[in-house]
Amino acid sequence: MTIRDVARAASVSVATVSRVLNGKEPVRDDTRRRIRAVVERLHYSPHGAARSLITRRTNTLGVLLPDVYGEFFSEVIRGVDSCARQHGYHLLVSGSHSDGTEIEAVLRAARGRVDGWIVMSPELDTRVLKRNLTDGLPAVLLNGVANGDPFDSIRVDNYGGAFAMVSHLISLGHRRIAHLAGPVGNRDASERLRGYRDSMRSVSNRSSRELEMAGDFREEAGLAAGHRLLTWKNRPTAVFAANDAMAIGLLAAFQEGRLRVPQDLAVAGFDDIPIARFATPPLSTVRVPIAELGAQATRLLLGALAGPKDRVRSHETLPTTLVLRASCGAKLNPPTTTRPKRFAMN
Amino acid sequence: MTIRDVARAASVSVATVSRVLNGKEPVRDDTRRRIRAVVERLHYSPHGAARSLITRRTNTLGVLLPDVYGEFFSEVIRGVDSCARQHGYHLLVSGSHSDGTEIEAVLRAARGRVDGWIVMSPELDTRVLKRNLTDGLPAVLLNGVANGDPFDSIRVDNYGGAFAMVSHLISLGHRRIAHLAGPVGNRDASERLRGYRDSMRSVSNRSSRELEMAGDFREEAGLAAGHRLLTWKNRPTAVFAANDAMAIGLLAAFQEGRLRVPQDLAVAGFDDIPIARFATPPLSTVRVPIAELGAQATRLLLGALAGPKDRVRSHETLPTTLVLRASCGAKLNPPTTTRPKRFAMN
DNA sequence: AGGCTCGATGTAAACGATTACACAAGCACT
DNA sequence: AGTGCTTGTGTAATCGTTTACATCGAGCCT
Repeated sequence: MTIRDVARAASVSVATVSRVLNGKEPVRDDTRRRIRAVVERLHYSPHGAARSLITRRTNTLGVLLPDVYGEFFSEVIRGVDSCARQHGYHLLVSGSHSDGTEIEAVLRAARGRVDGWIVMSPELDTRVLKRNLTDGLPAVLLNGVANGDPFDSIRVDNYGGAFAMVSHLISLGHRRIAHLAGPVGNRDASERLRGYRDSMRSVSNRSSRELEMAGDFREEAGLAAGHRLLTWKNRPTAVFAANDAMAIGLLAAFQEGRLRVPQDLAVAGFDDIPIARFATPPLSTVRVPIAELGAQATRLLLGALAGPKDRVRSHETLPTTLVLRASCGAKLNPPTTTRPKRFAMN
Repeated sequence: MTIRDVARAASVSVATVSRVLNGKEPVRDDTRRRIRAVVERLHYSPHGAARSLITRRTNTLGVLLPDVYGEFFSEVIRGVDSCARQHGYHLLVSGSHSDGTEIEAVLRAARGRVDGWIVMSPELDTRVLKRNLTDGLPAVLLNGVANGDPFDSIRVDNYGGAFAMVSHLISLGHRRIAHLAGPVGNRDASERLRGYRDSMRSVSNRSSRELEMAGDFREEAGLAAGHRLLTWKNRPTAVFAANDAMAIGLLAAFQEGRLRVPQDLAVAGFDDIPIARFATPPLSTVRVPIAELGAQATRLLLGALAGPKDRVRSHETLPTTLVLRASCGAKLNPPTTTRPKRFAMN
């Protein structure tokens, strides 16, 4: 079932069929209708690979994730997916990579299969990325690259959000505030850590290092950290986790340990994943527009595909919003949005 | 940068380069090494579309989801992704469809882009599916099709799991057990409902219909149902939600309403999404091997791709496991696995 | 030596679309 | 009538691979 079969059935040439399929002028109205009818009758649909080969476009975007785990990533994919489909693009998704070599393999194997990449890999070196981007494919980086790099990028105001949350805890009277950090080497995590430190420093000269705990963004890390916290002699009055998954792990540990949240210990997270408001108690957190992050990255990439090759790279930073629920013990104020210093939205 | 460039640089013909690239005999060892070196030096990687066009294989599997929302779907994708990559396949993911027409469009637009489909669309009519599967592409259905259909399928023992959970609640002494149902028309949901009803009937002749509440698998539905429950004059002593997301919504509502779980009201869910064990209190639920479900579907599809076209369809049903945590108030027993009557694993 | 087989390599025809270019017919204008 | 322009359609080259088939030595057997 090829375009040739359609042409024969409609008694025209393949060129005319192709023109109709792609909505191109000039074709007489009745010819157009006749061909449309045949296409419908034969259930014909053009062969993607053949089309890509000649047009050098695949209408597919590649999405590279460190792992597909937890609500954060599914939200990102959701944002990317809906925006991509709106513009007639497919999605080639690749997650759960064991190591860097595998990522390289995936990037290269996709030559002739994608028009561009959305890359979310906080640990990925940009040189590795550039080296494996065949044919100068455009790429948009999600959270994790410096401005000097030759890629569009979009990120979240991690620093501002963390700073605002810790400052809020301080304004509630907390002074011993622990931080459950994300994985070392992860840029989001280190920015959040920086926000925590700066906010702590603003109220006391003493180093807060002994209040920092190691984590890895997973619930288990929160649970483990919570258990450790229960044994501390001089317990903090609040814990700020670098993401919601770990905060939820903390809540589970404190529940086990019969510690009341927020009365005995306040808890706050980061991301505002959909489940956060259903935690017990509902989790105070820093809202990241996760799906919007994915959608915006997609828009950026589509722009890069449409525009000239040498246009300037854009680096956007999305604002975060403080979301106060019961877990931090605040009176429930209207949410306040923090904006990064240099912020440009479209 | 084509195979021709490589051939020229290595002073051989394109045929030989192709043979080396695909590991085919016969090629002399030194020629092979020489070509490998050139490929490496030029950073060459074959063009996917060109390759697909001639080989009629894309090395890509399509994944069709009703929506990419929540942990359930991200887990499914995780299972599919890891299994697919292990076998050298890419993934074309498509979720969040507004209506049936859009699904049809996606299926047809993917001609020449995928070798087969993994379809998870409990509402999708199989005739629609068959009509849009061009070139007789194989498809594996996840949860949602009768055995007569001309597709491989894999599902979960929804009925057995629900029956076991409700029976367990009954064994704990509960008699008024409410059920928060999933969306009408969803096959998983209706099987779970059936399990609930049959188990209830086993202990009393009275209809349990007045204890059934409408839901849609989302957290919000659980929250709303929980609020409604708080106002009932003759409150049930336990609630069995058709999935974990809604159960978590219930927990949030009861927390707000100062109802203690499980003392005042026991709660149980279905799925055992990763976050379930971190709920407060940890959620008793029916474990579904979600990632395994995706992986198994992938294996089935890969088998269909390898085997002859007319082989018999396989219909697998994965067992579920009762997972007892604090939310249902049981003594924490070792988990017991329920198997469907006719169960064939591999 | 001649004929055979076998292993290594090259040549060229696919695959199924798009599109530059050629062509034909119709029309207006000189 | 001849010229030029517009409109609709067809022919054939092209994209970058794979692979059937042809070719060409070298080694072996008789």
